[in-house]
Amino acid sequence: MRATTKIDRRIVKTKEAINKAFLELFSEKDFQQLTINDISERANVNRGTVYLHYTDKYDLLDKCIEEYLNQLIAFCSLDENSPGNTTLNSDLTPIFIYFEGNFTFFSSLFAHQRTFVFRERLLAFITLNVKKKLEMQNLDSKIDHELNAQFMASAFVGIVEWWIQHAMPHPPSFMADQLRRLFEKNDIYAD
Amino acid sequence: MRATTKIDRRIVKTKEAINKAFLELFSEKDFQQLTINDISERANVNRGTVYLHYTDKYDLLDKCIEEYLNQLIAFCSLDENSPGNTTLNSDLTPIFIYFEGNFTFFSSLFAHQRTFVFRERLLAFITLNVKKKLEMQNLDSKIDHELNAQFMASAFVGIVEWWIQHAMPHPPSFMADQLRRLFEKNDIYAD
DNA sequence: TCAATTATTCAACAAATGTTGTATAATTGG
DNA sequence: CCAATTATACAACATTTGTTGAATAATTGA
Repeated sequence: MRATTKIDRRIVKTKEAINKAFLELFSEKDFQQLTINDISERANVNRGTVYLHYTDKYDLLDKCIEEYLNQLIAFCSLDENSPGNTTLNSDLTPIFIYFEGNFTFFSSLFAHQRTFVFRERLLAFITLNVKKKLEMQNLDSKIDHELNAQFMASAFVGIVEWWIQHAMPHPPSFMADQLRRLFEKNDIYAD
Repeated sequence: MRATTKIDRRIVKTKEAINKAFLELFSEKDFQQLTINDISERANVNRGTVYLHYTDKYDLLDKCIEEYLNQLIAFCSLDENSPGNTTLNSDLTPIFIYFEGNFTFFSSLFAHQRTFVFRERLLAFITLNVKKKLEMQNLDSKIDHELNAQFMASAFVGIVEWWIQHAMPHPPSFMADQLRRLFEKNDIYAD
């Protein structure tokens, strides 16, 4: 039982070309004045072909972000053998290592103010994991579970954003350690 | 000594007209397919005039957000007599009341994924206030001051965003109380 | 291998964008 | 009030955008 029917090689080739061209241009010039024409020329495809796969350049960027974050989640998850499982590893260092390894893209991203998709996606992932921890501990608190999870996850994502926007002033290990301390203050322990 | 030289009445009139037209259209139809032409027509100004004041519709939206948040900060700050001071009132209820009062705009905002400016502006304001509190208490912590402030402020803004995005499921007083509890857990007390 | 499918190209299109130069009108400062 | 300034209107422009239809090429499945 194949999960997906074989994808036409032409599509794969074209998408890869467009993606590559876009990522190049994205780090080269301002996103604002980056036209579909630029991208199609660099990718050596017809301009119309780009519109065939993406609605506009924003859609293109969003799909790139999606892909990067899927990579991140795969990179930082336990249980490599059960791919559906997205449980965050208790050591948070890999998260920061991943962003460090893709610095060029992510720092460009923040320069271009197109961070909504990035936040939403990362936030959803972290929120899920924080909720799991909260439910496991199930402490009797006067603070709403949902709110608490949202609070901690937002804080987490905020720290990551701050770190990227400030050109990663601390090493990943330091960041992971600080985050662990902050989580422990809120009764969320690594294991 | 006047702080600003008198602003040409034509500019004020035009900007007000554009702003009003934009805000109307913003809640009526999708931002994506909202053209400068639509706006200029509704505002009864020449299309070129819009470009005279704003670079594009994104800039126009950003400036609206700025204005709303300036209002918020004025609304929620102590020391009305010293206008430069932007110290957050210890009771956080007004913040949620303000957003509740401008529900239409802010919920449209999140529907259009143009939240970068909103976050940045609100985050800066909250971070400033959290830092003040941290410095005042000056507790001996193994957690970096800057990181700690960023952590708490992001969490704060995240809660506000969550509340708006989820159509404000709790009353402002409840939200303010929950936030106070969460801050107290992190040794940040109202007064 | 071959027929069916479909991705891509190309050209042409209307619409929107952003800019520029000139004319006109309103406002301001003296 | 008047002269200087400047905001706006208007028209024209090149560019970008997003779409469409027909022709062509590549891929697939049998």
